[in-house]
Amino acid sequence: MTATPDTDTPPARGKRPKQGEPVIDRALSLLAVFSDRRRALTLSELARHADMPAPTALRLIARLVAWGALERLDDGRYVVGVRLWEVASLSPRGHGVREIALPYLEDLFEVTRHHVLLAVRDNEEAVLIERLSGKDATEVAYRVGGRAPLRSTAIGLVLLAGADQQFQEAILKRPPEDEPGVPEMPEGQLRRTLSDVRRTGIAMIRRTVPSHTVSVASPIFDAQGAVVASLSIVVPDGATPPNVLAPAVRAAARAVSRNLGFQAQASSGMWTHSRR
Amino acid sequence: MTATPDTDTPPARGKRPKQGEPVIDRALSLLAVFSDRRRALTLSELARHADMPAPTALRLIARLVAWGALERLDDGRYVVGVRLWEVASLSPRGHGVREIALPYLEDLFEVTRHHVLLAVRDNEEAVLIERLSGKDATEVAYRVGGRAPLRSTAIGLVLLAGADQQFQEAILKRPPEDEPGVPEMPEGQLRRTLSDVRRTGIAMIRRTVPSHTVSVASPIFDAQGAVVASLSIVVPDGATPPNVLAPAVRAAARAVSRNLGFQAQASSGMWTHSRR
DNA sequence: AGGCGGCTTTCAATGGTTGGAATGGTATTG
DNA sequence: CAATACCATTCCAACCATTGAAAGCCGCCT
Repeated sequence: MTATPDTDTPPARGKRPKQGEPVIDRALSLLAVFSDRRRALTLSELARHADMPAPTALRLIARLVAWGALERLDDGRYVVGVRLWEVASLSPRGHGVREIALPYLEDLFEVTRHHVLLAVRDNEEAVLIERLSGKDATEVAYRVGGRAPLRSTAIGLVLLAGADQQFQEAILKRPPEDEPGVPEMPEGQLRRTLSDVRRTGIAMIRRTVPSHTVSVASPIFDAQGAVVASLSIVVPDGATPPNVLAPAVRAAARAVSRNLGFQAQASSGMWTHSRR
Repeated sequence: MTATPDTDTPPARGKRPKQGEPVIDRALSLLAVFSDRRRALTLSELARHADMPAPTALRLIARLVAWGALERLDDGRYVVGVRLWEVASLSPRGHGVREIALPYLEDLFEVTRHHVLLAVRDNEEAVLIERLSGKDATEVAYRVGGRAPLRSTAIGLVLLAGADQQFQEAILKRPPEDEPGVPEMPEGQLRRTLSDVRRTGIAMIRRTVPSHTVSVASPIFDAQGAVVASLSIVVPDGATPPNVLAPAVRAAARAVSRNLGFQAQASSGMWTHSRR
């Protein structure tokens, strides 16, 4: 061991493969490793998925744990910590809307006894902020904190319809990716649908996977009239006719909007556009 | 040691006042600036509260924004981002318990129509994980994501009673800080109370501030029999007698425990202790 | 006009950061 | 029981991301 490494290879001593990334980015990439499927991870798993040497990962993780962003379990694995959750609960578009909307979601839930969903848009997807579900409601694909596509869900269509023009165009241009259980929509039809959503304040979609359901969604506006969130219910297909549900959903969404300082305009056809 | 022994004249071009803190700690201290009262902050506010020069803060914040931990508003201020909220929603002790408990909380809420609370312990405080409240329920002091004391709330007493011995002793030793609206409890009485909580599975507290209320709380156990959370309801004093509420709360808490894999023991007097 | 506060960019010095190597530990296999 | 494999942790010297004073901008108030 004390023997010199007899390297003929000249300098060779150090090649820094991928040094040079900002520390914060690395730390954040560690957080990003966690997902629905990966809620508790070992050091080496974290290091592997975040693509960095174990010692580096360990050092970073140690700091995160010290602060409370991560917590260490008895078995040595790491999970996301309560402290991080606490800070995150201050997110206006996360718990913020939720806090205001929750009572109305509850009302709606009590009437329908089926899934009630609340989502905001983040980039090209909808992020589920809240979901109320009875213990025996129909199976639903998305969980709180999870993401859903904009084009093929009612809750997503509402968000898309309320996004700024430029963003909508970018999405519309994209070729429709086929999602199982939802009828594919070409650009033309999608345009018409979005326009309808804006006019009626309602989006509706039928799915067959994972179960036969009907979703009805309606937009939530802030004081500036921008669409900040989307409220939806999901019921088994064939139960209550959608046209009965729509008014209830719209009413609930409006109630939340009013609480956010939104003043209903005379012309319902004019949405101001979200600024994000 | 590598430092040369005091070179007589360090040209002293720069004096680095407080350089030397790990980058991550600084970034996290930026996140920690956000609070219930400070949900949207300017760069200089962040820099000031996190105690670092503006350029440094700006650089760190830029990274956080790029990742989505923070978001920038139109007016230039920063808020906690949805992406962070998303990761945080994977926290087992945050949204984890919540997800499992929510349906039962809803049941309880529907019966009582008053506040239903769910909390876990973080260090020396209870962190509110969930709160269901009617639009017209009585005023309550704590918000989701906020913290409550262990000694002077029903929900906190349950968590304290379920904590490990060593921790309990540390808390018991501490002189009772007086909270307004709650009868002060000396060490002896507190000990007795905690023992009662363990025996009966119920904690109860009356408050007069911010309003006259009665709180009834009960522990939630995990598969190992440790107290991982606490479930509570808060009702106006004088409405329903607490001894009527207690069974409902206990039943709901037990239902959640069972869902976490807890097997009720023959002897109810024996709690295994939390490992954290 | 001038002053002021906040935001942003620049840049050279430097100390925190880095990762290969080595160590100790534990579970799995031959 | 040795051999193997994997994981977690400590060490350390080279090095590059990080740092913050300084200066430039912009908007705002007086």
